[in-house]
Amino acid sequence: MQITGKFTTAVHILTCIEMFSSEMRVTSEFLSGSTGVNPVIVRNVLSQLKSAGIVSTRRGSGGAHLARSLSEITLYDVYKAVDCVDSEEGLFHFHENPNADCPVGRNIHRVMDGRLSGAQAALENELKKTALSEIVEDTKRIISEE
Amino acid sequence: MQITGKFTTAVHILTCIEMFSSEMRVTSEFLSGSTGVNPVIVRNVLSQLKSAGIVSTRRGSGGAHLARSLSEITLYDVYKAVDCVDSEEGLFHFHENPNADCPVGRNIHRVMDGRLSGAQAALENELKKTALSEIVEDTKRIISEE
DNA sequence: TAAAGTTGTAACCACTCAGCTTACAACTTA
DNA sequence: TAAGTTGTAAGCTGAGTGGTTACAACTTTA
Repeated sequence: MQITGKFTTAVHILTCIEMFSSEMRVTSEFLSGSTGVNPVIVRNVLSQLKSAGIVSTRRGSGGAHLARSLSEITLYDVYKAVDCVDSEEGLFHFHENPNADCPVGRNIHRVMDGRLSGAQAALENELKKTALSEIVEDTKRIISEE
Repeated sequence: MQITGKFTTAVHILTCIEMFSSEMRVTSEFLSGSTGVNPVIVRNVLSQLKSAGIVSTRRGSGGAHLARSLSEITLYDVYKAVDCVDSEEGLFHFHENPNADCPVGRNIHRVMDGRLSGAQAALENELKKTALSEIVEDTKRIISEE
């Protein structure tokens, strides 16, 4: 089980937009080249980021731009934007047919629920701690040291 | 994306073993009845729990028993036992072909890695906080209040 | 106005994985 | 020996992920 690659791809894309969009047109084709991901997938990710108000894109003219500063975008915002985890279902899967005639079967779901939601929240809170501006800074530092 | 139902099923199973194994033989057939999960799946889960030293089972005689006290088993132990997340790969999927000719492409993986591992660790640490004995206590309390 | 380049999106395909099911050997107990 | 149980292999189905082709909608430039 893994969280969809669209998430790390989205972070990669946003980093590229920040680094390159002032100098050149950052198209889905260009982003495909950097990420190694199919351009249609890139466009789908961009579309989700656009719906979340993170980037802006335009038909025809092309080139993605940030809709707000990377310091105002956290890893969690990206995680939510690309729908890593279904909000209805949650991170942990419960089997749907426990036996209501069994005292354990009809109650265990409820007992586990709070704790598993807490674990999911711990994951998500950790993602909230990192702004994408930090990712870009780290990336720039590593590049300058190469 | 969801963490496999085998995890919540395993917790369900262990709760049943604790509650019923003193009075009756808790077979895969019985556990299938309570969880609603196919008996072969139950046996597979039991087999993984056995490998992790959490339960003991025997051919022929049948009936699963706890190999150690539930107060010594956390949700994390179960999560590891049923292999929810591949230890090699980690929780977050990275696309495998970033472009090494792009300064972002060849470094972004490394930049994200520490933070994403941290988020995964936050999830897992939260699971370590709950012993299965607490799950059983809560379940018993709810049953007594029904 | 026409041509070229780009995004948005639908449709289909391939691959993987989870869970279900059947089947049967190995084992224990009565 | 017979009945019941676990361990496990093999094959199936359905869902989900990502890749690909295709094309309409749109913008810009010649």
